[in-house]
Amino acid sequence: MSASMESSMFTPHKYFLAHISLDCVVFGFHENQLKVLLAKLKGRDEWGLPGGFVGIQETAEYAASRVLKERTGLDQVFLQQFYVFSDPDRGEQLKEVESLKAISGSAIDIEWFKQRFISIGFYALVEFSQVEPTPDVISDACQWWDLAEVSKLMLDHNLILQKALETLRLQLNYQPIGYNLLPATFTMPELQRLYEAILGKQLDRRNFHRKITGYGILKKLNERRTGVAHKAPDLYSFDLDKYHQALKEGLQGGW
Amino acid sequence: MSASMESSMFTPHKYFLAHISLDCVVFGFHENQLKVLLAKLKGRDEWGLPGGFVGIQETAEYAASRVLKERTGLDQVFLQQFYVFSDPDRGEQLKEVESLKAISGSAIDIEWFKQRFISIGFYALVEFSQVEPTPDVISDACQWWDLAEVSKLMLDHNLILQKALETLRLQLNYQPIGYNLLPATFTMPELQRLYEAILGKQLDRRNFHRKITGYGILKKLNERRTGVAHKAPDLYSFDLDKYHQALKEGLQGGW
DNA sequence: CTACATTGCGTTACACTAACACAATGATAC
DNA sequence: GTATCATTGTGTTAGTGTAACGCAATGTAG
Repeated sequence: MSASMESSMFTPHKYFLAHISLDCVVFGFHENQLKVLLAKLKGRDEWGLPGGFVGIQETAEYAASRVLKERTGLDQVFLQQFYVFSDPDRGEQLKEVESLKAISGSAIDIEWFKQRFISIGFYALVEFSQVEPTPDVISDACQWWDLAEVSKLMLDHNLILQKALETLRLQLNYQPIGYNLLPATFTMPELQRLYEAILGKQLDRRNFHRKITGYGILKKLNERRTGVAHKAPDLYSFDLDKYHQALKEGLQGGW
Repeated sequence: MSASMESSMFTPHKYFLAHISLDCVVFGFHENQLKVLLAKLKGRDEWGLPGGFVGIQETAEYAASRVLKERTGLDQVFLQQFYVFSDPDRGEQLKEVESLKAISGSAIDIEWFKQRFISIGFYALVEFSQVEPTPDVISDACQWWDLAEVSKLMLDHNLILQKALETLRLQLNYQPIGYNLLPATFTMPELQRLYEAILGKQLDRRNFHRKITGYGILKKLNERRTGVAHKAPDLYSFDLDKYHQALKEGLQGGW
């Protein structure tokens, strides 16, 4: 829903494939917490995942990256589809006339939202500090939420979020998850907190250090993080070549 | 495409969601080889995956199980969606008028096949001996293929098959793959051949035995397989409770 | 009844994991 | 300036799991 489309009545059926939508679970990491980007639809109390539709000549992946560009300002976002949500009743709430009134002023074809949608779930990993959360024309808010503080979301979005998190855990040894969630340089404790947040359990500091350095995917920089309390920790960055090489076979061993 | 719909001109758009299709990669295991079920469309030389469309009140999963019931005769098939294929050009071949002529006699609305489809990929695990491969109204053959002997398939079906196989490998420790591909009772060498076929590499016989029994998911029966050459191997069956219990955490350790 | 490929069980060296110890560091409090 | 103290970097050890191999038992084929 780019700016050029807002000038006249917007007719989604001319631009998007019917029945197909996508929802993005955008993960960030900040202050040792996993965050997720949520938006609030106009006229509704519940929050929901940023979503959109697939253009008639787009791949689903391209559509998702387009949506994320609009919501985050980011261009090259790490994206993975993880599940298709196709319960025929998953859109019931949305069809209620009441809940659509608020967006009718947006010059959006309400009929479009009444059809049945099968939604492709994507998860995205972004560097928290690079994101500028931006609402779209049918939302009046868009912001980060602490994963632990997310309550009832619209439609089946809690389910989608849960499934995304499960996928993230399972793919931790197969996808460059650390690389995409952390800034270019980071400390060992920060990397460990990220792993702990994703896995939902504590890890032994010393064993974590040995194991992660054993993969040979990190470069230790000749720098420390100063200005922070206590002993200054070493700074690291990922060795991208070796990281991707190692991920092909999967990082060995469980957490 | 049940029998009742064949009596008059079949109008898919009244029964199925537009733009959405599904393709099933049906795996079987026979004579120590992984097999895949393929169908040949009328009037085309290439083979392809069994597929179908999603009814206007069906989940994608239900639609896939309906398709599989028709192709295999089986009712309760183990099914997992694994990827969505949404390249806007993935259906180009199919739109050629020539390739649609042959099925036009089937009283099927050719226009239906000219639209763009986003396809949901499912993989299915079935017990080879229980399957009765059955062509549908637009196919003139349906049969098992040895995985190694599959050549160029229609559309992007080679890609779908490859992605299914990758998924199968990654999920070997998280899904009841052995249980669904093997008959109720089996020998240790048979189970090992299955693992080897999926992983694409040889495993040490003795270490495999120790590891797989160590999970506690097998029940050793008081029976041996006789009539076959050489020493009679013990028969096993899965302990379903313990199998599912162990899969929740994932079978530990790599192959 | 002998040969032999295959099965079942065992052994050993090595790598990895879990659990814990200890000294070094650097901002903070006084 | 200096003592405090949470935190970091590195090390140790016992236990567990893995890889690579040995050997006797078995059941069909010849």
